[in-house]
Amino acid sequence: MDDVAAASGVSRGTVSRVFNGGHYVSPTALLAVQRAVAETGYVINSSARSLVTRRSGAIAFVLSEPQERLFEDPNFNVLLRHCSQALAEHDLSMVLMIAGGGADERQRILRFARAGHVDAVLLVSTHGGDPIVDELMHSNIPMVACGVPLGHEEQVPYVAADDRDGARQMTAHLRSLGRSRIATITGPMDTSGGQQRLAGFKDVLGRRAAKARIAHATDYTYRAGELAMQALLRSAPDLDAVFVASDLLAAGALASLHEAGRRVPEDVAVGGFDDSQIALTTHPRLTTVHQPIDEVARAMVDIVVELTQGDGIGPGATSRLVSTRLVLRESA
Amino acid sequence: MDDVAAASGVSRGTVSRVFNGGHYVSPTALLAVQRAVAETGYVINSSARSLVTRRSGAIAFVLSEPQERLFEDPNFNVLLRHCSQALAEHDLSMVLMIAGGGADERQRILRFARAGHVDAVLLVSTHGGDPIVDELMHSNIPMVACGVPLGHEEQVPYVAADDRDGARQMTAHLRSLGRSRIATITGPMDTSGGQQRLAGFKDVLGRRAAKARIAHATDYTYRAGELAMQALLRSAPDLDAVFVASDLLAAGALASLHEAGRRVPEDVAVGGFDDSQIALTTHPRLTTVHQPIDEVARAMVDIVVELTQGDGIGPGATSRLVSTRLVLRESA
DNA sequence: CTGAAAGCGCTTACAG
DNA sequence: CTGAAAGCGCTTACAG
Repeated sequence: MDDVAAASGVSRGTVSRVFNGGHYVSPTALLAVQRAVAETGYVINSSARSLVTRRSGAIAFVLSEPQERLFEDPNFNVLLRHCSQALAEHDLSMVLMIAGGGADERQRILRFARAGHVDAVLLVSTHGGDPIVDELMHSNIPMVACGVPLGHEEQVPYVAADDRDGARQMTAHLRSLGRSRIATITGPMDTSGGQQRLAGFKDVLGRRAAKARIAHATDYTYRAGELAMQALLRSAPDLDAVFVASDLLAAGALASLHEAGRRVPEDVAVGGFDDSQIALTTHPRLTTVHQPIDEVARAMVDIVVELTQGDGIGPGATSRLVSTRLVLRESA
Repeated sequence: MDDVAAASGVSRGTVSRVFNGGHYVSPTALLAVQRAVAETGYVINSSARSLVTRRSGAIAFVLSEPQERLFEDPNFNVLLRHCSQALAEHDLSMVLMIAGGGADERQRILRFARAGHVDAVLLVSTHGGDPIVDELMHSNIPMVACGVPLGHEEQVPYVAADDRDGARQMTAHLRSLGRSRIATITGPMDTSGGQQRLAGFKDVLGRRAAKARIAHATDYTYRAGELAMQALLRSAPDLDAVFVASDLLAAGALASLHEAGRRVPEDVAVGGFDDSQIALTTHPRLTTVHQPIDEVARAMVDIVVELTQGDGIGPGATSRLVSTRLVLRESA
């Protein structure tokens, strides 16, 4: 920076001002500095800057999920990419931290965040009771969750898709097809998605939501979808439709249905949830509920930006629910 | 840090030594400092440290791929996760940067890397001629590529799966099944994977690799697989086996085969490549070639660690090829 | 083994 | 609008 100052004939202070918005800098000085920067190929030292500004310009994307989900579920992928893009638009960088569930991994993340490496965290932890939420809260680092943080709805701002309404739309659709024995495969019940999608299902079916027609997948995996469908085929062999709480689970359910000789949608109509890539690669292709993950990502980043603006003693951000919508294809 | 020094009755220099390996520190001092750290809840300021050490402790994972691939191909996912884990084991953090192809996105990445935000980059850019490789090289930032960096094989160290041998194994397997009219769907030919997998195919089939039985997918997407299979069905309707250069492409090919009324594997044996999650969710499940992505990730991180050790004027790291192996399932 | 001190490269009131 | 100067919180020869 001294070189740039020398080359442009101004002080380091002025050079710094140019880099920080160019306020209180004369056009002449501005030009001289810009030229000098180009000539010298100067690049600012981020550590030195962070040391005084007390901001890193980085946001952590913390994925706290069991390994199965991480590797199988394409939703994380899509969310990750959209968040990365949204952050880039704010000139923020993303550091990715994955906690498979071990206490040591969580500790690493906490240490990292507390060391000031990041200004805030985008938290993706779908299962309730994850200790990392509390730990992060107590560390006083700004954060926003993706999906309702079960048990912390009031304390941690979040952005979630309207799972319940999406489930209602799908269930109503299945019923409008004339199906009367509609079953459901839920997600894990310790996730807000699992709970809300079942709630939406019940909203529509009311008392008719017979217990025998509800199967709980243990996790969001293809295999769990297969198993849940098999269970359903035993407990409610007369079912003529099934609402499955995720596309990946639905793909597994489709396999079990196929194996059992049931035709889709003729014998059994199948509805998924997510509108992920998977929905386009099943046979038949899945009728599903679209989650606007891009909107979720953008909203999360907006909140994080808001949270880190100012001196951190703000009123706290407000959570947001983004709407879902039905996507009709061949399975129902 | 002053607080810790005061609380433990030593100088800041000694406290610092404790944090940097504990060399030249008496047991008494060590204990006092550790106690003081626990009491005060002190966490080191990473910017201040980076400012003097000139290391950030972060590695960039740069994904330079067109959007389609990014969202569809699960291989990136798996690689990302394994790299994240391998870096964590070295106490390095990962910053994720995605360039969909725009020059502006590339500029952002370069600026970021040059600003010293990261010590090195893990580069994933499968298509040849990507300008980011050159740009990164000229910026003098240590890097290692995943897959052979076409056009830079000698200058950029890389870690790649043995695509060619994997393709050989698969092709030989199809032949051993008694198939005599073996076709192939290649990946894009501007990727080393696309080239090598075709080369392996030809290695085994020799002159019999009739041109009519080769179709090139334009990219690694489900849709491209469908289209390529349709083309093959027209140009070589008598085919009795097909080696597809990726599982995702193979899933698409399976759909076209199904639509055309060909049974798999009875009429047409299908072999994939990757051994990704997809291979387990197709019907029938895919016989494929396993790529040890975990090994690739670990090797990449090892190289990056080696590269950033010392003063950066080392001999440069050596590239590595990790072996692939056949995984037999129902499709062939 | 330890402390005092210089220095890493910036930003930001402060005074002009 | 601008410069001189203090200060951000560490590490690391240096001298002891």
